[in-house]
Amino acid sequence: MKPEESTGDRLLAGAATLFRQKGYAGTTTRELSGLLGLQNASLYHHISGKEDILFRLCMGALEHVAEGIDQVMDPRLSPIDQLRALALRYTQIALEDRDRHATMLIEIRALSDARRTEVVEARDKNVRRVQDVIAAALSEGEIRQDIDVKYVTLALFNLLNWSIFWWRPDGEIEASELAEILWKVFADGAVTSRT
Amino acid sequence: MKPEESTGDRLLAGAATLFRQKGYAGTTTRELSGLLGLQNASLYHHISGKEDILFRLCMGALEHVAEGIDQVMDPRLSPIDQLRALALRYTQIALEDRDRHATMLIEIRALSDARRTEVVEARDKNVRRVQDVIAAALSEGEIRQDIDVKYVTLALFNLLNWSIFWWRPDGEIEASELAEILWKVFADGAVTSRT
DNA sequence: GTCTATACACAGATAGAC
DNA sequence: GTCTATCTGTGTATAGAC
Repeated sequence: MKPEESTGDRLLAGAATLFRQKGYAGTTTRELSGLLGLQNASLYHHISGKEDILFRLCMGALEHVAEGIDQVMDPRLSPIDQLRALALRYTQIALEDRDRHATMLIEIRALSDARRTEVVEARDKNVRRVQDVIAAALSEGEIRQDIDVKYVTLALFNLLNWSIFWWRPDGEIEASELAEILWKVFADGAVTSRT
Repeated sequence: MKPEESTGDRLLAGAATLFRQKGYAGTTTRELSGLLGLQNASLYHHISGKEDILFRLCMGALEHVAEGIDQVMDPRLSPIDQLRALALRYTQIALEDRDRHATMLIEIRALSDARRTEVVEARDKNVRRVQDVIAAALSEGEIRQDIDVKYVTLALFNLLNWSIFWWRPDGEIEASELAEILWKVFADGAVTSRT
């Protein structure tokens, strides 16, 4: 049922795979064109330059996350239940889109100032939406108050983001299972006795 | 009191900074020699090639961690207290040595097969020592038993490793403070009501 | 241990035909 | 939309003098 993928889409998907595996600077446009079965020059019909690919990948990954957040934000839920739904969905999106997502997280530094600023803003927008939900849950007494909201948020993203670098789609654990595990640790911790 | 740093040491420290900021492939040997006030060719008196720098940085970072683990492992402590000491020390070492540590975590992929294998083994050795302590704490009932030890360990490293990419030495929070926060979240979770 | 000079492979990108 | 051919800058690395 999947429609024929355009060359432009295959280009971005191929680039995401290569960029995650070998890094942006470590990937040559010739490797990319080779993967697509094209000549190097043919790439430039679809893109304006190598950096253009990276920029589109980053923005695409972040829009994908933003859509996921939209879908899962249910105002009928309590803040803490919203947060749980958000964390699970974010983990799953990040893992299933790991080529783009890992590239976005790591290779932002390779973008020009103007483009990097744009990507960072889009990323921070997503983070802020999560932080707002955490703040709402905190004001209802559902989140511990001895840690600044900012660091609660960062701890959550720590927990979720790093998984992208070791989780594999053909590994022993499904994305949804891992999402549940990470949420459990974030919510309740791993130690039984309170320390 | 710090002894005069040899050119070889300055080379490695400078490379770590550049590699973290711009990536391994994105850093040129000319930038490095420029930073040191040397000609490009002069580097090759100290190293056999660019990849040699990366390899030494990775191994150095991991040895540094291993020494930290040695220092903090006190057999008189209970497993859960050992784990706490371990987590705090690991966080602090990783943050204070973030140039080398971030490079090691991200740029392993750029090493040749043989060297990458060696680095991965050294890294896994450190991880295994932590996992062994978690397993010991678990068998004393101090760690929750509904998550496989393997994933408890990975969750801990998720939490600690990702901090390297946003924490800054001149920021608003000290490494030791952040270490405490992350341990709190790992140990007790961030949610007050049990979910 | 650092220098000058240079080799040479390969990168990203463009021109213009088909 | 893809091709062949090619430009030009820059990368890592070496040779050999000082």
